Amino acid sequence: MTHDTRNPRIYSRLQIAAQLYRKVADRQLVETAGLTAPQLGVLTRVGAAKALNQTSLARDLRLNDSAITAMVRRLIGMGMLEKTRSESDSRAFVLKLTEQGQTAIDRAVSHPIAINRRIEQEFGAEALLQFTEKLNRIIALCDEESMVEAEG
Amino acid sequence: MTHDTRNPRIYSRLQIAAQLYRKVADRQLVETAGLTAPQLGVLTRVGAAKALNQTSLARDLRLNDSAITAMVRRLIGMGMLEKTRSESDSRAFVLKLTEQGQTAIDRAVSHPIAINRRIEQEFGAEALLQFTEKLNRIIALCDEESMVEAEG
DNA sequence: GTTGATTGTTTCACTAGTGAAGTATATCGT
DNA sequence: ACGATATACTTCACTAGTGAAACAATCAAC
Repeated sequence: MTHDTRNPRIYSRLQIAAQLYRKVADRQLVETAGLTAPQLGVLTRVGAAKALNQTSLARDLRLNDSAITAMVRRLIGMGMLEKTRSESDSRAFVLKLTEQGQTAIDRAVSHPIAINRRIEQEFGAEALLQFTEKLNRIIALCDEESMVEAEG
Repeated sequence: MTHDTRNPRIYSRLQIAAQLYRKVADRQLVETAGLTAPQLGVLTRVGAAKALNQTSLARDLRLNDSAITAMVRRLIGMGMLEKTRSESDSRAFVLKLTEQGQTAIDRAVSHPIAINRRIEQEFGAEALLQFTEKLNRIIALCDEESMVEAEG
């Protein structure tokens, strides 16, 4: 019976964990800050940078340019973000938080989400570190694998 | 500087790892079996069960019913799956693989994907087990958290 | 044996991502 | 100064998921 349950296990567990975590985090974040987790991710990066364009944001978050286009459109629609042409490069935009965007971040920061606290607690600092280390290894392996495909 | 980088780390690393892993797995699977990873997941479950309806499939895969509706529609469109009314319960459908669906699975099984082999190798059996254990813990914590929300 | 709840499925409107193709602006090399 | 190339961004068509609302068939209770 060693035949079937090889790697599907890790792949599918990873997908399920990621999806579920996001679902719960979304619900709790929407409650406290009026934002989903990916949206908060974007706003946080924008808030942390002095002047950010969409391409850098995409690289930061390891997303597609077109994912950013859509995300930014939504966040602007929600009144959380502003977008003005860059003065130094008129292809690019400069992203900035609106006041509403800033207060949403503030709410999220001052109101840490239950699921995060819970995972922190249960894992403990060391295990958490070890775990993210392994996630990073997976990310690195996927990157290598992409390289191989692209070239070889 | 200990303030900001608390849990975002684990959350976002998990999302990135899951997304990337899926992207690479999809590319390799499409190459060898003409299927994406989620599609193979569905076919595999259907193939393993004697008679499966969509609701059970949804529970198996921990997905929404409506996600299954869409998945099944796509797979039927691809000629991989068949759907007939259950004789015992005329609300339900019975899902079955077509020949094409079976051969797609066979190709996937006989052609293990590079990214999976790679992760297996790098991690080793023990670390792999430990890692999926932690994923399971996260899943369990998210489930508990959902319960709390629903009731409390 | 109706009546009411539960179950199986679908539809709809949404978020979030990919990839390919297109447009506009910048930047280089000569 | 020009043409080729690269960069910033958008659009489109797609997969994959959520959640809420609907509908039909089944099941329990009375």
